[in-house]
Amino acid sequence: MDFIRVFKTLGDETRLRIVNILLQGKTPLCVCEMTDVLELPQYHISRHLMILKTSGLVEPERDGTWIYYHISPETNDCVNDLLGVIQKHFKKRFPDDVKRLKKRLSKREKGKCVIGFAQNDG
Amino acid sequence: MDFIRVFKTLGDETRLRIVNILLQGKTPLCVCEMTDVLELPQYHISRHLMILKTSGLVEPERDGTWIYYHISPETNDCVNDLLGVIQKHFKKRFPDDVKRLKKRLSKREKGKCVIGFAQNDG
DNA sequence: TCGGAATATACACAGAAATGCAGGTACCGT
DNA sequence: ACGGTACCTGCATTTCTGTGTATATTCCGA
Repeated sequence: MDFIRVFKTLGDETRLRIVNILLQGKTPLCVCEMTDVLELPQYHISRHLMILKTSGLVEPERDGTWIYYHISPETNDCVNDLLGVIQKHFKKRFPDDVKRLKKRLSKREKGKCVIGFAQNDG
Repeated sequence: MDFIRVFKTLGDETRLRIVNILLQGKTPLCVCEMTDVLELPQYHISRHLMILKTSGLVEPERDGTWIYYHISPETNDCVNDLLGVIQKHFKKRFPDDVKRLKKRLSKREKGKCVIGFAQNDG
């Protein structure tokens, strides 16, 4: 595990927000959910997810057309502690994200995303 | 305090090593001491110290010709926790730095640096 | 097998950041 | 006032990073 790479990876607002909602939501999220929650273009999310994946921070899991990302389990103590800091402090740092996250998750059926993006209004 | 800036700042090996020896040494360090401990050009250290200072992570304190840098006291909870993680995990990450740090600090007189750089051999 | 939905990526470009060099500033002792 | 020591910084160069557009890939259902 390359720690410098981890810090570098977390030194970007989009990626911090992604990690934050993954930690706060306590459930894997698909790309369209993150796209809606963070209100950013899909390609933008995808790209940053790739960077997070390369750094070993998240892992994808395919479920049909959807791909759910979750925080990599059991990386190592240092990264776990780092993520702990983010989980502890960033909830109130991006409150709107957390709000939209809850709203979006409430639209799941049987714990799965059943809609695409740009449909979380109303 | 700009957290993204803090992560970005820590996403560099030189700066992580600087922060690490400041934390491990538990004492402010002057530039020539850091230069010797990290075995890098002096201008390289100075430049990264400037970046650390801009991010609010360290503060300088002049003592004659020498300038001692220390971790900024009481920044905020989040940064403190982050630094805690570094202090806890990076000691064994850069063991040679810690070794050279102890050696260099042992050459102080009355708690102050009394030599320049590139003289820590022997 | 064909269309559509979800996700990923190649390319081009602009801005940021790291580096080496050289020279500059600040302070001290004499 | 002057020389030496510790430290800082402007400049040019290179490399890295983020972004937008457009397109490609993968999967599903009919």
